[in-house]
Amino acid sequence: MANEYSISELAQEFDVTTRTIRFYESEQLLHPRRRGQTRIYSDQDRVHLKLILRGKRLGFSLAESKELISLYDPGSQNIRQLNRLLEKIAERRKILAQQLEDIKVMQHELDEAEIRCQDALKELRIAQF
Amino acid sequence: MANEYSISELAQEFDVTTRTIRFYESEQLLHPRRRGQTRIYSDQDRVHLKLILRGKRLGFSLAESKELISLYDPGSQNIRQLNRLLEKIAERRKILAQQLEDIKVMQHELDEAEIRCQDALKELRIAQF
DNA sequence: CTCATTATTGACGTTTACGTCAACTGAGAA
DNA sequence: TTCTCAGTTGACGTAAACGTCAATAATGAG
Repeated sequence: MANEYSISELAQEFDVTTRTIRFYESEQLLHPRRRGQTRIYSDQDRVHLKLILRGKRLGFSLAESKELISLYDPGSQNIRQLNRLLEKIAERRKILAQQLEDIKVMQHELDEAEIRCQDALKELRIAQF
Repeated sequence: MANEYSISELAQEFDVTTRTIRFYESEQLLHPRRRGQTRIYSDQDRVHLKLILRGKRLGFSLAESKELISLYDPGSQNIRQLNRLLEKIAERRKILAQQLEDIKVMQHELDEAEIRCQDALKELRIAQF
């Protein structure tokens, strides 16, 4: 453990540009330490980047992914903040549940779309004679 | 069946602005007919809007939702186009599968985040004495 | 007829999430 | 030392997805 990564290593691994990674830092989603002025990324930074990108795949904004990261690191918070975190977790769950539902519906629709497509193809083949 | 809707009716029902609906039309995602210059939406238009918004909740771009609509209406296509549709359907399935996976992982992470949060709260309560 | 309501078409503004230079700075190879 | 490379900081550009007027038209109520 306790690995270190350069910005381009992370960029390669997750298939994003270094510009993107620096942008996330400017937006306070990442906080790499520095060696001189060069950024050094830890395993935790790497996990955070993973969270951001998973969020992206689900259509979350960077602001939302930032929240997700804060959920991930409760750290030393006060009671008020911890209760706020619990609320946010509940909100996230709702959104995920809706997305899950949306995905299922869409999968069904794809099934039907495929059938209609196959049927249309059959029709065309028959009409050929 | 064969219902008609005004732009504001749809806007209300789906909680979007009329501007948004007109924008979708300008982007060729909706094709309402006109009575004079006023837009009249059919049940099919309504379904298309539903598809767009479901796509949005899953982070799809409007261009992607436009594809989704074309999947929905195979219409009178030629064999080449139908096969292209089948490819698109397969691509969509892959993306949905990835999203499903992402959601599951995230749900797990939320479970753990909640536990950490509860634990931190317990600590604080104990420390009060 | 007049007014309020709902609609329309531009046109420009805005936010998000980066892309794309440009100019500069070490660090190591030849 | 010179060159190359990866990295850095601005600064400006851009595409997507609308928001926000402004000016105008049609339509039903009183």
